[in-house]
Amino acid sequence: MSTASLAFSGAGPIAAATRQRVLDAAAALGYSGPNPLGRQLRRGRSGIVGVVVGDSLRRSFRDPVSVQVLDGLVSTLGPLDLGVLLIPGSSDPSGPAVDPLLETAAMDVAVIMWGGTTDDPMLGALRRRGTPTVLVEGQHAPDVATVGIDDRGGMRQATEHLLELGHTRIASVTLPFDRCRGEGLVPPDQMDHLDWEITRRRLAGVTDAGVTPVAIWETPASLVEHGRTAGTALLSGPDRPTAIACQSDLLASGVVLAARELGLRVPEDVSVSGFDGLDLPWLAPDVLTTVVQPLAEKGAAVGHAVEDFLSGAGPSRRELAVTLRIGTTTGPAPDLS
Amino acid sequence: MSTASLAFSGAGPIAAATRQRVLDAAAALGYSGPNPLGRQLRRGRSGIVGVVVGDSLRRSFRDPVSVQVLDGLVSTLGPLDLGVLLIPGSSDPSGPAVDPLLETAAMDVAVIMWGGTTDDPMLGALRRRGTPTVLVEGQHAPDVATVGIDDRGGMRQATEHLLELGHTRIASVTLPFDRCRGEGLVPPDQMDHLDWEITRRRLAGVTDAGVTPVAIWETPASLVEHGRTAGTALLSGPDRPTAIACQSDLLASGVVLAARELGLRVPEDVSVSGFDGLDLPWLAPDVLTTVVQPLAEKGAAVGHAVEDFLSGAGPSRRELAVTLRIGTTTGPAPDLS
DNA sequence: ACGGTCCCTCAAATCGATTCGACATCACTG
DNA sequence: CAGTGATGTCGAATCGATTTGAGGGACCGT
Repeated sequence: MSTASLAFSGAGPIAAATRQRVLDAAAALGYSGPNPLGRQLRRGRSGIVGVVVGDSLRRSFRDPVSVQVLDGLVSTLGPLDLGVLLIPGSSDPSGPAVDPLLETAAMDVAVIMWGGTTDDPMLGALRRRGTPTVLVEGQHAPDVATVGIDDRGGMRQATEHLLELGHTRIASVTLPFDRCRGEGLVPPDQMDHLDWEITRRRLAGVTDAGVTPVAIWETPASLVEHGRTAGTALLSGPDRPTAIACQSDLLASGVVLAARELGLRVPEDVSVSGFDGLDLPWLAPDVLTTVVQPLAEKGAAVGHAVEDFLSGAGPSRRELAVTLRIGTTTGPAPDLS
Repeated sequence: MSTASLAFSGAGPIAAATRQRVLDAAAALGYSGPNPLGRQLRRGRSGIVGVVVGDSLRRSFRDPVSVQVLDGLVSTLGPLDLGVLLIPGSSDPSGPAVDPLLETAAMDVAVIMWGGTTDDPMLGALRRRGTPTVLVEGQHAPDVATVGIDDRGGMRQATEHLLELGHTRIASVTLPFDRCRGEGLVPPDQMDHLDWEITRRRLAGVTDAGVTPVAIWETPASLVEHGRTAGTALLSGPDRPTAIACQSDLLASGVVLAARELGLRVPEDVSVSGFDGLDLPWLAPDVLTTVVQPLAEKGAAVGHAVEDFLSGAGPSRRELAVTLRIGTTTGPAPDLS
């Protein structure tokens, strides 16, 4: 048995001839290699990384950001002989707070892709199980690894760009504030309930630039349609903003579409900026002004954080840089006089 | 130990009080439930379904069809306590033919989402391992379960719709013919190398309607940009077709965009039909004429096929019905005289 | 012929849970 | 009080691979 084991795993001294003999015998007996279950139990490792994708799959895979990060992650994990187990996030508020897979599935490391809020029950479940966890775009904690980007600095750059163009009436369209995922204008007192780290940071960037938004509109998800709703609402009232800084490209493109539908010219009447740096062919010929984040590298960074855990290192913390890409959707502020 | 096992699994007679006592003791000792690896080995089941998504993730998740089917699948598998392991398809022809995960990962059942060709090396690997396999949109074989739709009948309906509108010069834009994924006009002699089952069936539907396409254009993947390339090529030459039957909605919408760019009116100058029944907001105000397939149910059907295998039943075979949805992208053939 | 390498064989422990049978309790019931 | 269930305890086998250590040939050079 030892020899057979060596023949398959290749670890240890074994002559090529013997190896072949074992392999032949295995084929003759219909043995197709070591049973992964036994191997995993013995090794104490499953070779599986559980990845919590936000929400229902359909919703989160419609977001190119998640998909591209996931792609980068899988590419990094593949060579390490690690597989990705898909774990749906808490989609149904009436159901259990965390997916049963998170409680029972075999995984060496867990990744929460869409940061989540501070008191996320998923984090609690993972802590209880003692599963090392990588948090993407979440709040740092001593026992979890985090991967993020310079959300705050990026948003600050975008806002400063708008300031330089002379805009003073700047509104903001944001990602969800908390797990309730509301939609609509945010009253000032709700700013305290800003649980979602990514939203908080990107909003802080606006403030950093010295801007107090004339309106803040929360959306329940980063989707074009929610951007359109936001844009329609913000742009059809009186005293409309001359610039709208959005927290994602999909939201921004929805706002652009809404503006066009209202007969407003972009950027002559209203400037729009996004965040993420996606290619948005359907906005053609316009090119969105946006903060570009390195999505594939973000996925790779998550992969490296996983690798750190598996090699026994403690939780790591990574932050990637972003760059402002100026497109055609921002321009000088209109003369309001 | 037996009692503890019963306390956690709940299978077998155990008094509520004892159960609680066990749970409390477990909490006190820092034992967080049965180790999934031991459990799986004993049970002989991993509770994992390996899903091969075509190609690189980024490419296949840009296809809403895959995403929606996957979503339906995950929804069905969740209640059965099964998880989905993502397995990248063979993306790099120079690399290994099949992903190592397919050879070594623990899985009770495998699903190949994007049918594949007859001689797919992945099928061979799975057979060797004795892993029950569900093939989506693939060719039926005695030892695999298949889930498909009435591709042939659907395409026939779409084609007959074009015939009724008076079209005689009908071209077709197709999915890949084989694993080489060529792009361009298909010469007649290449029709023999039509390995991809889904492409073959949809093309057969056109023939069933009694139509011989004036041109057949193969695309390397179901993406808008490939549809645009195809549309540009087919519509800019002389003797352009008056109708183009596409094998997917993304391809069709690319063709529509190409037509618009060439200054052709849809459907007055050229009619375009698709396949899948997606919502394509960026074609607005047009609505694509297309063959609607039930994507979520398709995912559920895959889930049931998996369930069949796990309950000991043999490979099953399911085919779902499709319906023709007439939109605004098809109309009467132009008068060519 | 002898010491020394290599490589192979064999037996046994281990990973952690599930499950089975035998047996011990205990509370009821007739 | 004996009989009957329901439930808990204990020991042992099992799932399948990995790994270690002891020992045995085969072959090398001297």
